[in-house]
Amino acid sequence: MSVQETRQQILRAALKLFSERGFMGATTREIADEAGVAEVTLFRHFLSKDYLFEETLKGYSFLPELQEVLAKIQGMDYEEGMNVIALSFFEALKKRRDIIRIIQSEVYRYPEKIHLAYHEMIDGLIKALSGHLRGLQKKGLLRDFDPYNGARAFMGMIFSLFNMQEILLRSKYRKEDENTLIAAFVNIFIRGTIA
Amino acid sequence: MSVQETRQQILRAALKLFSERGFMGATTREIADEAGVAEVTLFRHFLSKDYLFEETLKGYSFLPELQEVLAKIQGMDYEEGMNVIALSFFEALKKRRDIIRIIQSEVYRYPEKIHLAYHEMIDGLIKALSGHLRGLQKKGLLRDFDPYNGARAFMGMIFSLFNMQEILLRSKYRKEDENTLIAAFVNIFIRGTIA
DNA sequence: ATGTAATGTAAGTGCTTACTTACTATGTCA
DNA sequence: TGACATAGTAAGTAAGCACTTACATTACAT
Repeated sequence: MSVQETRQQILRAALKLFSERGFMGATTREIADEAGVAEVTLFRHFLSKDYLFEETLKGYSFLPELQEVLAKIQGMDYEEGMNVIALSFFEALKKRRDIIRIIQSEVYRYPEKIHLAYHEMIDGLIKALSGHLRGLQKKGLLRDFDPYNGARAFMGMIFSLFNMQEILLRSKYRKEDENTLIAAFVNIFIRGTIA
Repeated sequence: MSVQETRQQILRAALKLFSERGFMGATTREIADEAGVAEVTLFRHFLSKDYLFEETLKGYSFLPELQEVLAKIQGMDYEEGMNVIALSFFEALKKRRDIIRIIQSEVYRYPEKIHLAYHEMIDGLIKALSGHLRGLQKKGLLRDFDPYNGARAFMGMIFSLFNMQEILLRSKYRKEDENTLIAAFVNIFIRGTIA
């Protein structure tokens, strides 16, 4: 196993355990075990538990999915496009569940670093969605409203669903409910913003 | 200071420190100091730190505000009523910021207890708002949609705003923005659901 | 005034845990 | 083969922290 692989193993284990037990609740011993390395190896790769935590926060932007989705919705009508965006956003959130859980749980620990990680994830999305809505407005498809506020409303509905299902109540729900809810959200938003 | 007062002091201090530093980050020593009592007094009132935590979670339902608001919006038109509901909900969330922060941070600790506290806060609200929307539907004021989904959409937008501003980025925003956003959310929702 | 319930002071116990040190083992490349 | 980088084993250190114990103090009710 190369140095980089070992490092990644440790980061993966840290992500998992920090998310399951919180920063203080996860011991360096457990993280090392989970990663399949000796505890001392962890400390050879990362100066301290704090430093390991900071490294764990890096590199979770939504950019890959974002670009993919923006391409995909070209040529779709408004409702269809927003549906795709909603579902992709929801899936992207799920994929990053562990890191989001950590962000929400440990805000008080390193406010700046956490804020950074948060903005890194979200800002681009809001901007992109606002831009998309603004474009549709210019085409006369949407009524007059602030696209930034619209984007916040749209993402807020979906984020709350994610937060309730995946962060607070892991598992106590059915997939069908989830899709029904998202469809309903999109429907309300469409009707609320169409020209 | 009576026994009950001392107990309340400790609970208040615990709420504050658990929310600021997390369950494990807050020491019983600090909580006692914050409450202005000796550490041993804390343990005379609460068997253990765990037990203190559980007690801290109790009694934060939204019922008082809920009843107040339901009375207040009688006779208002749809948009006006929803505006009042949105603002009240947002204020109610802010008022419970500490406990909500704890709930979000410590879900993994006592899933059942946390879920209980969560449902105690939210379920009544969803039910009440659904009921309100259903009533308006029956009067023919709103189009046909599932009021439960509508309630989730509405509360989701506002909760996300709260979550972003008060939990993640405490303070880095202006009150005007907040009101503008809420008004925009309500507006989109109104137009998306009206007959 | 005195007994009782609540609190404080002070010291300590035992466990956990981040992090270290010293030495050994293994694999890779010259 | 041997030098070097990387990882493992094992033992330990020092600090923090929940919780306890023993005893002194205060306040209030009868």
